[in-house]
Amino acid sequence: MVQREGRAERRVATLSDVAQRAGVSLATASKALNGRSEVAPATRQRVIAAAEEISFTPNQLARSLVENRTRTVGLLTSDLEGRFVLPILIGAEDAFGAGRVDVFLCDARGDAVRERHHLNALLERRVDGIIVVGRQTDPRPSLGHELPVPVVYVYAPSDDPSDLSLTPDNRAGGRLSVEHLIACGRSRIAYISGDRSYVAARDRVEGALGALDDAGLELVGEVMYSEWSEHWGRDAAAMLLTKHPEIDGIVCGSDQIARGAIDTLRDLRRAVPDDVVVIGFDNWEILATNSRPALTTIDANMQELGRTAAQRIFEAIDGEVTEQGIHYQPVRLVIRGSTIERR
Amino acid sequence: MVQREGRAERRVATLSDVAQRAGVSLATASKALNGRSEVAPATRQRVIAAAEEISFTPNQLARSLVENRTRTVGLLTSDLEGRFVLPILIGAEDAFGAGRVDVFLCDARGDAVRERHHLNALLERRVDGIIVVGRQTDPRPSLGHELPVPVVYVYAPSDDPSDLSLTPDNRAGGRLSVEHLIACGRSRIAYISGDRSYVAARDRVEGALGALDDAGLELVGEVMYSEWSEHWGRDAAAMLLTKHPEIDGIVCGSDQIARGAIDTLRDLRRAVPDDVVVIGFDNWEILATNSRPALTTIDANMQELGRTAAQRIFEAIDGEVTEQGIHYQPVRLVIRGSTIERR
DNA sequence: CTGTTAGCGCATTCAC
DNA sequence: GTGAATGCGCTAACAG
Repeated sequence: MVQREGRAERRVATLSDVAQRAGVSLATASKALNGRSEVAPATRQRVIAAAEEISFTPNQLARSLVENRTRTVGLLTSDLEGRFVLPILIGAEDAFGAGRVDVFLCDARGDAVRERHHLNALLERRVDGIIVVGRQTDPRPSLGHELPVPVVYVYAPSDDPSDLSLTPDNRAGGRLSVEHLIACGRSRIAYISGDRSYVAARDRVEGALGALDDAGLELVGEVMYSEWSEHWGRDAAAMLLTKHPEIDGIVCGSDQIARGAIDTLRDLRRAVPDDVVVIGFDNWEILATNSRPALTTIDANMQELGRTAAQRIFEAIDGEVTEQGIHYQPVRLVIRGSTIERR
Repeated sequence: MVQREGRAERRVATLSDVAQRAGVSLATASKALNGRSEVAPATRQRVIAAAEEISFTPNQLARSLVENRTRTVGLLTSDLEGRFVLPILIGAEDAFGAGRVDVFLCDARGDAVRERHHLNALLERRVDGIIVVGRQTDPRPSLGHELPVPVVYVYAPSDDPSDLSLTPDNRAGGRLSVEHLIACGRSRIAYISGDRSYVAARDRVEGALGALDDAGLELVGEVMYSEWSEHWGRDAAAMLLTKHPEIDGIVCGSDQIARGAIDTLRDLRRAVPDDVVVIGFDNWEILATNSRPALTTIDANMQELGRTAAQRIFEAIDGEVTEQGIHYQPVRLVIRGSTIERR
């Protein structure tokens, strides 16, 4: 920073500088540095040395301009908290290869105007593809098909079936939860869900009820819907245990709810997992690992989602036929102390 | 995506296309679209219309190449969780103006090699500036002064005093905590800190002890150091109350610790805030708002930090004299139910 | 193997 | 007011 005073920037080295210094032509310098084969080893060495001496940093802008690709993708999100977007970003970076591809992260903050703005900015910067990340699994408006770059929707699927969307398989998650509780020897299972207006809430419930049905079991009481909060988890668990003291397992729609439920069980002196087992959803580490006992939960594999999204973007860039529709990605059971006694 | 099959991309409109369609020269089209004054109003209208008709999207790459600035900044982080980096990103976007400037987010994952990689990628993409975000307030290695762009370090300051660093004023935060407890009428105050190896832990303690001293009070017991976890908060609180049942206020080094402490107080049937008040640090919403009662805490104003960082980057770009050293930014007390009875 | 030439899309002189 | 020409830094034909 120090040397930038008064706009008197020292001009940054250019490929011509390298060529001149190595005593070759611009084209040769380019080939040498880009590892093209049509260059004599000795020449290449000279060029590389020259480049290093003046710490040449290739200008990707110029390169992108002529190659007509930027090795850059846009991540357009409305997930303020970053609970989903960050694992997805990491997965995408992984798939792209760190440093080879960079990611523009734009937060639309749930505002359609701002989203339009950012989308435009991304297009002006000629990103090679766009990953759209929502914060719920409810369908979101498509960006449309007029875009000159491939788009993949992650977590929140597009409402247009001809777009490609990747979203966690909440039904399978719900099913997995119940199957795990049954495997733990439970049969009097209740369900505390979140906000019924969320597709995620309903899907998870659906999966759970299906698994119960398959096992010839019935849910204890009704599915309890309200909000995605610890408070609701506490209140719901209290109501539940008053009305159905016989329950031995609680499936929760989220980790927050599960934490609340565990809290209440503790207050009521019901042992977890001996007396009642509890399972959450999301594997939100900060919540799941700090509860007493730690929370068994379902992980949506967001990082994997990001990786897959990146691959799909790549395929589309490379001109492969692009897939369509909503793809439900596998989720994963993470077992902790709330369903199995640790030793 | 649909129309991209087989690499047969419909060529995206260029400025020449616009010019041709409007029946003017390329130069005139450029001037018209960029709001330069040397253009007849009627001509400008025609050009703008033409641009819209073919949905012209200016190529920022080309523009950046000639203007020698990209309106892009890099955000280089090692904060996996995004607890700090996201508010900072939002603040920066705010200051830059959404869409005008875009942000490359790179996650080095605490790995120096990967950081070097990403740094290089950012420089090749000719970002106008770089914001480096660490995940602790301990000093981190400087990126050096050889960089052709301004750099601002946020949260984790640079170990080089001639760099510009912005970090929250943890001392002031510690002081604020104690002053608030005293204002709540407490005088038998204990301190549960986190990991002593963190500068943040020590700074917060220092501020707290200073405030106690100024008030003529003494800490009850010793400052308790261990780890930044809810478990430690629970354990420490239990020890504390056994040894010093008279305490009426607990200052915690983080919200996690505070939640643990509140948990224990609840188990021990000590009322919060009536009997004992508790204050945390970080204002980590998910933790602070879901505890019973909700947590009074210190907010480090990360968003504000991001905004300031962006401004400093701007100033440096515009050639203003760049500041140096570590700047401690004000923090903010957020009062909730753990120190004051809600009605 | 190496060098010359021609753009990539745009902003900017400087004539007209 | 407008347009022809120049160049930003680089890659990709081509010709030697």
